[in-house]
Amino acid sequence: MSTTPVAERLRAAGERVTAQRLAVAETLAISRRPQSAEELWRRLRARHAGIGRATVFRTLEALVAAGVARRFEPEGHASTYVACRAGHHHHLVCTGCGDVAEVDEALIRPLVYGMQAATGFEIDDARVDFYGRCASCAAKDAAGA
Amino acid sequence: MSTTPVAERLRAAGERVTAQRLAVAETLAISRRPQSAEELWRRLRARHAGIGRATVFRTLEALVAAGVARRFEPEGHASTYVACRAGHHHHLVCTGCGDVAEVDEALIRPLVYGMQAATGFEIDDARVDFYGRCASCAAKDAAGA
DNA sequence: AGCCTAGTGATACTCAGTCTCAGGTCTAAC
DNA sequence: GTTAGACCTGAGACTGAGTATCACTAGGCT
Repeated sequence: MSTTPVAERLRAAGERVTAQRLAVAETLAISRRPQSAEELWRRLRARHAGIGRATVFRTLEALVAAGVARRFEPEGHASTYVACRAGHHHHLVCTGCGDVAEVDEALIRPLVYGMQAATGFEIDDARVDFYGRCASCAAKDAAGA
Repeated sequence: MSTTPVAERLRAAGERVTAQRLAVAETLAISRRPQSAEELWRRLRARHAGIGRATVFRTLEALVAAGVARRFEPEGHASTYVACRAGHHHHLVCTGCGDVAEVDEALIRPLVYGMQAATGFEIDDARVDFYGRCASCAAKDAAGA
């Protein structure tokens, strides 16, 4: 029985731990950049010869459910995925280098409370994603311009 | 030359004003609920017999570009669209009745500034969408439960 | 009115994501 | 350790949203 952190988080979420799921999670974790399912599948086949395309899609679903990965829905493109720490949080995506920074839920919470008070909505879920240039890409832009 | 508000906003955005575009915008505006392109197309054909499917997709793109409509990317489903007031803002979607409330950009701005200060990112775009139950659906839930 | 560009309709196409099903594997119970 | 069964996997067919192409049409400027 595997005891990697990913394995534990899958088990905690009531998901089975399989070689394929660990491989997908590992491949996802190696790159900090969001990747599409198709992209991941191609990279996975190099090391896990027989892995199926449908398996990658299903596995990503399971990883998202277990909180191990997070899905992005870029406009007009396929969904992309990034590895996640445990805990609910949001993301800052650099449009330059593709790097992803995590934003703690605590920063968002006051906004959610304010919104609930202002509108009478009971908010269950917030999708708060920011897009911009990270400090180093912004510096490069400034130097280049 | 048409002088409806939608026509003016299209012209201001450098987009041509056509009967099809006005029809799509009007059909979108009638319902406050987000609708998929496919859904809109089926509704449009009732009144604008010959309108093409591709035209509806292209038109929605143009309306989004002109700020007349806004696109949502619900997880695992087709993009949906809602009519928008002028100006940049965010949305609160009721998962019960599908109603959409607009959230003013001004409410979000302090969060964006705080985030920029905390992370060094230069934030260009924020996608802030909240999902929950509107006041009346929440009341119904409470009564039913 | 006439020209040119952009938009339109029809349809074929692409491609992300899902479904199905036979076979394999994880997990819990014994 | 063995076993049973639920769940996972791989392969490939399928679905359906969205795009590309192309001949034709219509908006908008002169």
